Amino acid sequence: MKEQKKQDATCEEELNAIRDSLEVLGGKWKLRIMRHLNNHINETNTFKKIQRDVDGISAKMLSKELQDLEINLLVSRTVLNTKPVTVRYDITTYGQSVFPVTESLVNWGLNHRRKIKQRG
Amino acid sequence: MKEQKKQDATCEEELNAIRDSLEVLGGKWKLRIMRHLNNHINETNTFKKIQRDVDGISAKMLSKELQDLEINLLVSRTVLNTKPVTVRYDITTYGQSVFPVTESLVNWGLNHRRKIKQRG
DNA sequence: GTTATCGGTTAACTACAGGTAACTAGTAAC
DNA sequence: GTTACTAGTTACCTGTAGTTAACCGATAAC
Repeated sequence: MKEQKKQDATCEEELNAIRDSLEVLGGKWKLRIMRHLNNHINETNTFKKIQRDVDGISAKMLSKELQDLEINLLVSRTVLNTKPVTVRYDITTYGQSVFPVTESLVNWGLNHRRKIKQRG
Repeated sequence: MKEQKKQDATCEEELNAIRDSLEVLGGKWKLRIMRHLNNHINETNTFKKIQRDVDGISAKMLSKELQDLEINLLVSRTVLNTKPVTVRYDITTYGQSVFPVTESLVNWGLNHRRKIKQRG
């Protein structure tokens, strides 16, 4: 019974950790934005440029998602001294640490699709 | 430009694969159910027993989630010849393949929580 | 016949993610 | 003064994930 409780406790902690991860990786846009920033890392990714490049995203969602990503230290925001003012967004080194995690999701997802297509 | 298109194409495939994975790992209950089945693999996990053990889940959600998991070959369903009828659910060997993936989510989430607490 | 168990289903509701469109403020070109 | 560009914000709407509670048919104990 004690072992049971301990197991459930770590289980709960692990589920919390997964919830934390999915807060970043989940949702429709966060990973798309991060991948785009990572694929265009040497460019000046302004708000408008990202909005043009990330297909279908609205200004509202882009604004909200970039704020979330910045709060989580995954993306940095730099106001540039231009006229009109432009803002540059960059993926952080820490932000790049999500990609090994997404890779395991990609691999499992690809394999799962094959598995299901074979109907088992 | 061609390289760009190719890159975006694989990017889209990978995002689809992630979406597929998150269809299984996401949501409030699927992972809890799978972990419970895995932690009690030698027991007869009937519908009611799972509902009692997985804290807070309703019959409706449990029924729906178990159906989803069965369709995805992650859980097997066996009707037992008892009176009244009981149904036994087991995690499949294939179902156990999600745990390495969740482990990387757990590790990233735990590290992220530490990182954010330090305020960066 | 009443109560209890099993494995669910159904209907009505709520909360939140995300979409759409209009709008803001500041600056510059015409 | 009008138009256009920047980076957003605001209000309204919709679709879906999840909750709650009542209900179903089958079987058995009392």
